[in-house]
Amino acid sequence: MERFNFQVIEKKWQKKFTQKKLYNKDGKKFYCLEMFPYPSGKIHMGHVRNYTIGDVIARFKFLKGFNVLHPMGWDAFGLPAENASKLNKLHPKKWTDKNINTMKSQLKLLGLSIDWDLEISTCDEEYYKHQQEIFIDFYNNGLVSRKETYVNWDPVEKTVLANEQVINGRGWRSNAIVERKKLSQWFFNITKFAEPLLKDLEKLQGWPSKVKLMQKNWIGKSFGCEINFQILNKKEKIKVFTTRPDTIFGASFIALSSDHPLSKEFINQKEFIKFKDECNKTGTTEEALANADKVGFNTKLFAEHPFIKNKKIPVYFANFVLMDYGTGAIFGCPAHDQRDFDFAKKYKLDIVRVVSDGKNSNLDEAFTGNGKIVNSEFLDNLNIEEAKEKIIDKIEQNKIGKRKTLFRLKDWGISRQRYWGCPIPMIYLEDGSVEPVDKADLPVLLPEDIDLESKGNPLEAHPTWKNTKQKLTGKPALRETDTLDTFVDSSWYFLRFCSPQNKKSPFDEESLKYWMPVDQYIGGIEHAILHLLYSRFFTKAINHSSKTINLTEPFKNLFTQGMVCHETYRDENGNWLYPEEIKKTSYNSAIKKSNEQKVVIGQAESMSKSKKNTIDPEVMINQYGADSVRWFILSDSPPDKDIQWSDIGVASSNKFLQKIWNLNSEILSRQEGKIDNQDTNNFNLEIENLASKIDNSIEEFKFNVSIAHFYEAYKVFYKYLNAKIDNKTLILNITKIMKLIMPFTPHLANECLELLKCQTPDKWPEIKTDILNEIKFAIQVDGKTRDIIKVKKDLNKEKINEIVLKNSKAKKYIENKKILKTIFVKNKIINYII
RNA sequence: GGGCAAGUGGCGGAAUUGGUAUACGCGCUGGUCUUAGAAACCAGUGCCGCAAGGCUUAAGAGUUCGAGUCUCUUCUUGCCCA
Repeated sequence: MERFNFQVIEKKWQKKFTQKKLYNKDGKKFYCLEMFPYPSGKIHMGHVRNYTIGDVIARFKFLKGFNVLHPMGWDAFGLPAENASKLNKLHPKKWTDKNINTMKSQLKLLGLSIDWDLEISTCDEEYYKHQQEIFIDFYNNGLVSRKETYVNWDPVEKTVLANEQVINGRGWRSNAIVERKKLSQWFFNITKFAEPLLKDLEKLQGWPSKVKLMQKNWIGKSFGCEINFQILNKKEKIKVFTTRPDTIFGASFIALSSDHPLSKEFINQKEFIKFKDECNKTGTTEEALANADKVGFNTKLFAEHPFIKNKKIPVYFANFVLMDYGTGAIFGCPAHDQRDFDFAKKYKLDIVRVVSDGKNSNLDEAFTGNGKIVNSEFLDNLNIEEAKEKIIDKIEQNKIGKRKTLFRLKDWGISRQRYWGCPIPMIYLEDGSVEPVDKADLPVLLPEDIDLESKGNPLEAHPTWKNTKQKLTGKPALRETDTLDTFVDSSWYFLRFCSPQNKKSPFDEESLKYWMPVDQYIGGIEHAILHLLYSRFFTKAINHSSKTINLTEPFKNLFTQGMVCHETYRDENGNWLYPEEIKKTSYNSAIKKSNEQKVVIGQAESMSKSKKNTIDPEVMINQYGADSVRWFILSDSPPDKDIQWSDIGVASSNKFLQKIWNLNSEILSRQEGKIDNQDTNNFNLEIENLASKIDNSIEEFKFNVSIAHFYEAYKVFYKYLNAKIDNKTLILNITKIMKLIMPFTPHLANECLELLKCQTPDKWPEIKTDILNEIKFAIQVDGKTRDIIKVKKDLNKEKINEIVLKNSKAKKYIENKKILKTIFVKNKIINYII
């Protein structure tokens, strides 16, 4: 018998896959999209998992008659290209193109059903010119603004760092201590959509609740009020924001951000400058602020308590108050906020408890739980919610403040001091005014000649690029030299896929109306917040500014797959080792190949280059074939959980697929023998039953369960191969199985179906559910299972009872006993209570 | 510190959603074949027990005729936020 020669057969079918698309013109549309990759060099196992899951869905839907859009592209702008370019003296464009070519051919090796005619790349001017157009539309609709804010500044690289590029307060590349620096930046006004972004989460029935919760927390809607505190002996008031106005009677200080307008009065004091510098070194993340030592600067000013006569409250600047949140000022209630508590301890301020749970009154830390209001005059004995309402009413009556809803969500800063990104299409005139580039002049192209060696912003440093003219007047102007955050690129690519060749506009409305929303979006949980939130914002913002797409949410269903993990290995000196550098001597011990030294095996962790616990998908595909790699990555864990890569696992996947191939060959060459109707019937039923389970489990994304059923189906075939069944029945059933297995192992399935002379390889088989006529039935006595019998389906209680009393192991437990009650569940159990 | 998940054999995991716990795979044990190994195939494999039988889904309680599944308490792990 010929073995399954995957090298030849996979290549044969991959050629056909590139021509064959998943369109069924008469079918209902289905847009299947996986998060597109960053072209970093080669694909990794995470991609293999992501795109295999997507391919199963796309092929499954196609076979079921849907008209499937399954595109792929490249998230091609980004800093790594610039870094690589410095290292290899290769232009970012060339480096990126090279990687795209490599990765595209690797994806093709996986046998994915992608329509490559739709391929897009975000660094292509054909793509980013439309992005510039969208930017200008947003600008004209009041969704873009220019603001001064604090950023993480790397003083060595002379550039802004994203929060995730700050590690332990230092720049991830330079290792320099990151500073807070005030810069003028472009922003998308995502906060204008805070409310719909929050509210529409309810519409997203097909999203994991975990992701929705994360977005909800990120948007962070909170209710509270503003209160004006009068400064003693001064005209000015301090406006504070609080979500806990109920604790106003516990207020013992006011804390201001060091950037608060009031700081102007202190800016000449050496002590204050020193303090402010300290604050600026703290970084801007909420976590950094929470963990930092609480320090303050005493203004020696006092404010009047709005409800307690003659009570003076000291005013401090404090490092844990941010100008970006609320009003940049808070009142401190140490008894009921941990940061305030720490601060009060340090500066020996009053700690007055105003919420009590009736238990001990000593406070070692802030009490943030529920309770009754105490020590608060007219608020006493109310619960927290009631007190909030009452005090806000009072504040509004007294005209010293007002009710306010606040969002944690901040506007999206999109300026990056980088070369390899989409140029921001804005110009600066000599009179200081700013305006968008005329749309007719788009795209604003990146210059090809660029010096990436110099520090700072490369476009800024370019000798001529930034010089331009105002179109209307011909007056000299300067281009914006910052480029867009690459998250912008990925915030609308799913719209572009609907009409990627449209040269005139970002998308044509007809295609968009047909294909959107994405029916199934698949990607990593790491994008739960930013990418998905930005994409939702873009959809709403485009809808708002063009009013033509009538779409409020981009992704109808979302699936987040788990990570691919692998053991880690280190030598005796603690250096990480690649899996191919070691040899396993048993399941939990290994030696280094080069010197036979002992290797320390660490826990399975998410594959990463830094820990060298990576497996190269291409090596695996070459060794075992794409179908085996696909099969393994789907078989070992549920797709939404982490999976541990195992070489043995992929080898045994390969063995099983070989068996399937052998089975197909055996059926094709089988000698016909006697026929028995009972055998034929039983065989048909068993396969049909499994087919229905496979169909269901694919629909539910339980691919590991589908695969278990394929193993069972194989056993069924083997059991009946030598039974009295005609070849026609076997061929009919193996054809059915091959169609079902197609989404998982498309090469093997197509080849076998060809050999089986199947006329309809692109059609999902008809599957009858609930066809078994014999079932297993449990007999319980006092809730304990005493026997399991095989019976005809749908027998009634009396019939079952008869069988039990006649011949079952449970008989002896109920004989001569008084049966108090019988519980009967059709086709499941009977329970005798004695 | 808060929120959300989750905890099932030696391992990855399944369980029609309150009705046969441990499907399926890996590993392991024995056998067939082989000079030997590998591969392939056959049989076995939760724990205790010779057996009858008993016990078992992190631990403990509760609801129920019946709980891996529901409720409460505790412990552990992971993720997110702080």
